[in-house]
Amino acid sequence: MAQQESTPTRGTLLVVDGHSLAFRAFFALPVDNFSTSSGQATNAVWGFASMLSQVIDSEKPDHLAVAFDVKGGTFRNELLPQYKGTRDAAPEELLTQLPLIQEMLAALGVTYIEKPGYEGDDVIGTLATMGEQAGYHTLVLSGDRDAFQLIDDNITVLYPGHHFKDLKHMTPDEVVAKYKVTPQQYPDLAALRGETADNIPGVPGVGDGFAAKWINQYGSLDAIREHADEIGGKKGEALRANIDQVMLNRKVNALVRDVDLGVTVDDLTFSGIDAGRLDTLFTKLEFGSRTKSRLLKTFNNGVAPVLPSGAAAPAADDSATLDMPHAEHAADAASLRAWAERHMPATGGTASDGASDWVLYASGDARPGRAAIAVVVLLVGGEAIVVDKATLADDATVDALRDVIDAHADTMTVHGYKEHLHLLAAAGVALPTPAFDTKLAGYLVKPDFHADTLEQASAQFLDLHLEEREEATQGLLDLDAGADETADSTAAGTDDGTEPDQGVLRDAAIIAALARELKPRIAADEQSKLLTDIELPVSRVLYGLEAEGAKVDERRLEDMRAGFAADAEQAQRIAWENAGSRVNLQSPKQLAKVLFEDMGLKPTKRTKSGSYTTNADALQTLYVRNADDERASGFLGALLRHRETNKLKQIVATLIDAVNPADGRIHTTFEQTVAATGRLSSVDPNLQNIPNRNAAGREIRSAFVPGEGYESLMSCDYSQVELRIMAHLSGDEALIEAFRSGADFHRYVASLVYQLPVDEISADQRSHVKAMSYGLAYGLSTYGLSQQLKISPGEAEGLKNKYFATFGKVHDYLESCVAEARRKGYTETMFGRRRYFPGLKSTSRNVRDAAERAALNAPIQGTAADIMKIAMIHADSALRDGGLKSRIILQIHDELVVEIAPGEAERATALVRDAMEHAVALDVPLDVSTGIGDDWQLAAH
DNA sequence: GATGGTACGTA
DNA sequence: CGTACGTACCATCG
Repeated sequence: MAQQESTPTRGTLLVVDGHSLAFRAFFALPVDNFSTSSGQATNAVWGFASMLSQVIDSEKPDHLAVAFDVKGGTFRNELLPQYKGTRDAAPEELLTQLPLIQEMLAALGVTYIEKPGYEGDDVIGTLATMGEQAGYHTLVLSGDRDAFQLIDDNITVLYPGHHFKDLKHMTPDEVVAKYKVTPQQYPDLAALRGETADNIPGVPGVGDGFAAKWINQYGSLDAIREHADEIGGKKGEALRANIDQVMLNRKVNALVRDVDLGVTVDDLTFSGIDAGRLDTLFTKLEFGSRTKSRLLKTFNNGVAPVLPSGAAAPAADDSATLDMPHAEHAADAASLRAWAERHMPATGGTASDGASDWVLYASGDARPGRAAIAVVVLLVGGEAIVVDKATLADDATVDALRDVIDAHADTMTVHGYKEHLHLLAAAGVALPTPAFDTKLAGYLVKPDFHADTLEQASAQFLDLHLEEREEATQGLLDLDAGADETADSTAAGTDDGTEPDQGVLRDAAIIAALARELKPRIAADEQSKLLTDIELPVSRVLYGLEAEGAKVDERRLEDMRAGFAADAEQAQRIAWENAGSRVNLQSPKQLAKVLFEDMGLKPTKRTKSGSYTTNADALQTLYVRNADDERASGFLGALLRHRETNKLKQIVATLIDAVNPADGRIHTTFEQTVAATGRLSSVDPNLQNIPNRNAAGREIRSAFVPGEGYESLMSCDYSQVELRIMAHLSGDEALIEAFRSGADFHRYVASLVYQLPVDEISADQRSHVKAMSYGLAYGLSTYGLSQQLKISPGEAEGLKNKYFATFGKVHDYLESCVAEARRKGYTETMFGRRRYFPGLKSTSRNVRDAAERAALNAPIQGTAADIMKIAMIHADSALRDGGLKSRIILQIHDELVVEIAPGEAERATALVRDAMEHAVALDVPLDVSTGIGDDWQLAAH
C-alpha cells in the first residue's frame, strides 16, 4: 500500500451509498410535488438520478458502483438490538422508491450491490478498500458520517451539505479541520458522541468537542477507557457510567472492509445503457424526456461502451472520432521531464499540420481567490501525460512542469487562458501566454454562442462529428434494447488497467480537435491579431484583477444592510396596512391581484406574457393617477420605497456574502466570452452593476476601499466613448468638430440642432438632445424617445428630423451598418471583431427590427469594448514597467478602478490616463476624466 | 432542485 | 416600441 499512496494510476472509482442518497433526496424534495398521477412518489428517484448524474458530470469517474442495505438484520442488530431503530420509521413513500431506483440503475448499466448480513456501509468500505488496493482514487458519495473513517489520501468522501446539492470533498485535512481528529480516529469520536439518527446513545453531555479533546489527550478510545478514572467532573462521571455503551458503539460503527462481493473493481465500468428499459421506467414514473436525455448524455460519457462484436457501425464513444491519445501518468519530476524530452518536435519540421502543437489542459476549481488545481494533462501528437494532484504536491514535479510549459508555450493551446492562469498559479506555476486559446477563439468565431462547457464548445464547432455520433449512438441503443438484455454484465473487460482517467484525456483530445478546427477559421476571418494582441493579453490582465480582488469595508456593509433592512421593513409594514393583507411585495402576481382586483385600479401596460405589469414605471404612473385615493397612494408609495430599499439590501447582502474571508476582498470573475458585442461581464458577484444613479445606492460604493498597503482608489472613465466612436466611424464633420471644440458636448450639439447660440440652450433642450444622441446608438424609435422624454411622438419626430438634418452622415452611417450586416451577415468593429445577425433575414417584423437595432449598436459598443481592452493592456504594463505597486482592480465597461499605493497617485494617474487616451487614434480625441479618493464613491468626479 | 418570467441594478 | 449584461425572487415544473 505504501508505494501507492501518492500515485494512484488507474483512474477514479465512485462508490455511492444508495440508501443515504435516496434518503437525502427524499427529504430534500417535496414529495407532494413529485408523484405520478396514480400516487406513486417519485421525488427520491428523481433526486437520486439528478444527483448522480451531476456528480458523474463533475467528477468524471470511470468506474462506478452503488451499494444498498438489504432487508433483515446484520451482525450489528445482534450487538445492539435498538440499532437503527429510528430508521425503521422510514416512510413508506421512500421505501417504495428504492426498487425503482435500482431498476433505473440497472437500465443505466450501473452496478448496484447488496449483501445479506451486511449494510451498504460495509459494501462501501470494501469497495473503497478494493479500489485503493487496485490503485484507483476512490470517491465515496454518502451522507452517512460513518464513511469518514475510510478517508485517506486515495479515498475522498463526498458529503452533502445542508443544501442537498453542494457536496463537500472530505479529505483527511478536512476531517481534521472539522473534528480535530484523524479519519482513523473518527469512529472513536462517533462512539463517544453517539448518533441520534441511528438511535445510538453516546455519553450524555459529550459532543464532538469533548470527544475530540479526550481522543487527542489519550490517543484512542482504549486509552480513554484505561484512564477513565482520571477524568473529573460531570463528563468524566458520565463517561464511566456509559463506557460499556461506548465500547459497543465502537464495535458497531466499525465498517467491515473485506466483505466478499464477488466482483473486482475493474468490473465496475458503466456504459451499457438499456434505453428501452429506461423508457419504460420513465413512462411509468411520468418523467419528462429532458431528464432522460440528461441521463443518457451523462452515462454515455463514461468509458467506451462495449459494442456488439463485428459491428461495422461507428463506435458510440467520442474516442472513435476523437482519436483518444495514448496516455501515461507522471509518477514524478523525472518521468515528466523524460516524457517531454521524448515528445520534442522534430527539429526543423515546420509542422504546419499542428502535429507538434501542445495542448495544456488543467482541471480543478478556477474561481479567483480560491483556485485549486486537480490534474494537468499535456498532449502532443496523440501522446498525453497526466500529472495528478498528488504528484503536483511535489516541488520537483512542479519545477519540471514549469520548465516543460515554458519551453513549449510558443506552440501551446489552452482552453481558457485566464482560468488556466488561476489553476496553474495554485500549483505555483506562472503560465506564459500560450499561442492559442480555443475558448477565446471559439468566442471570436461565434460570439453569440455561449459555451458553458467543453462539451458545448465541441458540439458547436465539431458539430458534424458529434451529430453523426449521436445518431449512431441512438441507433445502437435502440438496437441493444431489443437484442441484448445483459449489456451491463459484458461491459467489463475493456479496461486493461493502463489507461489513466478517460475524462480529462477526452477533454484534452477535444481541445486538440477544437484547435485544429478553429485555427484556420481565425486566420480566414483575419482575427489572429484580435486574438493575440487583444484577447490573450487582456486575459492576463483580467487574471490580475480577479486575483487581487477589491477590498471592502465589511463593517460598513453590515451597517448599510441593517439600515436598508429597517427601511424595507417599515415600508412593508405601511404597505400591508394600506393593502389590508400581508401580500408578498416581491410577488408580481400577488401585487397585480391587490392593485387591479382588490383596489380596482386601472392597469397600465402588460408584460410580454400578458399579465399586467407592476414595474416601477407603472407603479409611478398609478401613484400619480390615484393621488386622491389615500389607500392606493399610500400602498403604492410604500411599495415603491420597499422596491428600492429591498433591492439595495439585497445588493449589499450579496456583496457581504462574496467577501473572501482570507483577505477581506471580493474576487469577481470577469467573463470574457459571454457578451456578444465583445464587452466583458462580471459575475459572482457582478461588480459592474453597483448602484450609481441615486444617492442612497451610490453609498454602497463607499464600502469599496483601498486595501492594506494602499492609500486610495482612483476612478478613470471615458467620456461619451460611444458617441465619439460614432463620430469617428461616420466621419460626420459636424459631430467631429463638436468633440474637437472641447465645449460642453451636449450643449454644443443642442445649439447646432436648435440653431441657437450655446448660452441660450435651455436645460430641457440640452437633456432632450443628450437622450437623442445616446438613443441613436441603440436604434431608439421616435416612440421610445417620446416615452423617455415624456413628450409627444410628434415632438420626438421633430427632434429626430432636426438632429439628422444637422448630422447627416451619422444617419447614413447607421443605415450602412444595417445594410452591410444584411449583405455580409455580420458586423465588424474597428478591430475586426464580428457579430452575426441571422435575424436580419427573419420574416417576423419583431425579430427583424430587433436584429437591426442590435446590428447598428454592435460595431459601436464593440469598438468601445475593444478600445477599453487595449487601454487595460497598456495601462497594466505601464504600471508594471514603471515599477508601481498600484494596480487596476475593476473594469466597468468605460471605467477603470485603480488601487493606488502610497506616493504613486500622480504617476499612476498619468500612466493610466495616457493609456486610455491613446489606446487608439481616432478623428476625435478620447477624453478621460479621473478622480482619486479614500473610497470608490469619493473617487468619482 | 432546476427553470422561466418579472423586475431592476449597471454602462 | 433602445443596446449589452447578472442577480434575486416567485411561481412552476417534475
